[in-house]
Amino acid sequence: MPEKPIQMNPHPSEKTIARLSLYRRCLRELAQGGSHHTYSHELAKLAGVTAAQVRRDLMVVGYDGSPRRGYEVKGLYQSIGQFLDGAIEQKAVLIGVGNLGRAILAYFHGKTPNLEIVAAFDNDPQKIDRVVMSCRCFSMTCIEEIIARERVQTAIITVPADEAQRVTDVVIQAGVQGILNFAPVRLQVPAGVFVEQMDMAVALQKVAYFSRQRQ
Amino acid sequence: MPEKPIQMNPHPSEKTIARLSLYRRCLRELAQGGSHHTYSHELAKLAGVTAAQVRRDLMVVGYDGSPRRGYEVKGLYQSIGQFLDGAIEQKAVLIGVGNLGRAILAYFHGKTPNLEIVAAFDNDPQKIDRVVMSCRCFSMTCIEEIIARERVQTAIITVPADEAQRVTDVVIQAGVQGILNFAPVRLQVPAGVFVEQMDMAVALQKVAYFSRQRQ
DNA sequence: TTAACAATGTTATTTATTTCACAAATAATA
DNA sequence: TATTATTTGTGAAATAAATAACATTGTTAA
Repeated sequence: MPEKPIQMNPHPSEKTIARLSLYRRCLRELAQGGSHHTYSHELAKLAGVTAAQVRRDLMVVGYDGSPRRGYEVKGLYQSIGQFLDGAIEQKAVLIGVGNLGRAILAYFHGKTPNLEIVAAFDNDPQKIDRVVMSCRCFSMTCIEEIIARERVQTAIITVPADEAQRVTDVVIQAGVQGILNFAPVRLQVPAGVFVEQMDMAVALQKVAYFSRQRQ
Repeated sequence: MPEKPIQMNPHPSEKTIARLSLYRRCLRELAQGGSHHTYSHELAKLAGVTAAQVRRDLMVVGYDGSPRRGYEVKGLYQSIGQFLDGAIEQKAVLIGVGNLGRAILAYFHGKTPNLEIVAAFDNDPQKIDRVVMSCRCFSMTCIEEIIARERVQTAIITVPADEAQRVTDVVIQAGVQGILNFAPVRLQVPAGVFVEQMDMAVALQKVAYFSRQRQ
C-alpha cells in the first residue's frame, strides 16, 4: 500500500459521519455474532452501501485494515467509537415527554453509554419530578439551570411545532451546540449551532410518492 | 422567458421530492397567514434553502409563476399537492403500536387527507380491536388481509428491531410498495420496493458529533 | 407609451459525492 | 521459498447536486 501521509481529512461530510455510525452498529452485530474480522464488502452489504464507499469513509477514521485479512472487528469498532464519540462523555437532554419523547427515552436508555440523556423536561405536573422511562423528568423552568450545570451539549426537541422555536432559544441560550428536532418547523439558530431535522411528515410523503411511482 | 419544451423531468430526485413536500408546508403556513402570493426567495427563507434551489425544484411541478408577481400561493400549493399526491387517494398502515407508533398516529391523524393511515397492528391483546389515537388497531394476523382488501401501498414500521424484517416480508407479500422504517435495521426488500430509513440513533450520533466539533 | 425594474425559468458552471481502477501488501498454498 | 489470490488505501474519473448567471417577461411608474 502507498505510504500514508500524516494528514487527516479536516471536514468529514455529514453523510460520512452518518454512515460511520451505521458501520459501528453493523460491527457491533458482527461481534455479537462471533466474528473476529470482516471485509469492506461484508460491512458494505450489511450497511447497504458499496465496498468502495466503506473504504473511503474509513479513511477519516485512520484505522488500517490488513490486505487479505480485512478489518479486525473489535479494533475497528473501537476506532470508529473513538472518532465519533471523542474523549469526554457527552450529555443530552430531551424536551417534551409526549409519546414521541417517551419512545426516544426508552429507545436510548442504556444503549449509548458515551451519550447519555441526563434529563427530560415537560410542563405537565403529572410528569414533573417523576422518573419516565428511567429518566428523571423536570419542569421546563429548570431547563437553563440543568443544561448549564451538567454541561449538556445536545438537545432533543419533541414538543409541538408551536413551542419548538421558544424551546430552541432557551436551550441555545443555556449553551447547547446541537439540536435533534422532531417538530415540523425549520428552527432559526445562530451560526455554529448544528440542527438535524427529523421530519416524519416529509419522510412519509416521500415514501408515498415513490411507492406510487413504482407500481 | 424561453419557450417551454413539453417534456418533464422523468425522475425527480429524492431530495427534490422531500423539498417539495417542505415547500408545500411553508405555502400552507403562508396561506394561513393571509398571503396571496410569494417569491422564490421568500419560500427559500422559510424552507431554509436558496432561491435558486426553489426555482429549480419547482421546474418538475410545471407550475408557472409570474415575473415580478412571483407565485400565487394557493395555486402553487395545489400544484405541488397534485404532483406529490397523484390523482387517487393513498392509504397507509402502521405496524407496532408502542410509544412511537402512537406518536405517529397522533401526529398524522387528519393532517394528510390524501394519505390516510387506515389501520394499525399490534400483538398486544390490550390494544387489539381498540381505537388508538383515532385509529383502529388490529391483530398482526390480519395484516395481509387488510392490506390486500384496502389496497394499501405504504407501511410504517414501528416494531422492535428483531421483528422488523419479519413484518417487512409480510407487508410486501401483501402488496405494499413503500416502507417508512423506524427500526434500526437495514431491511432486505425486493427491487421495486422503496424504503425510507428513519434512523434516530444515527441522527443523534450525528448531532453529537457536530455539536462537539463546533464548540 | 415607453423605460426601468425585479422576478422567473433554464442553461452553464461549480462543488460535492460516489464509483472505478489499480499499485501495494499480505496471508495461504504449493 | 516463490507464487497466487485477494483485499486494502487512495488517486483519478464519473456522477449527482447545488449555485450562479442571465435572457426573458410581466408590472409599475414616469
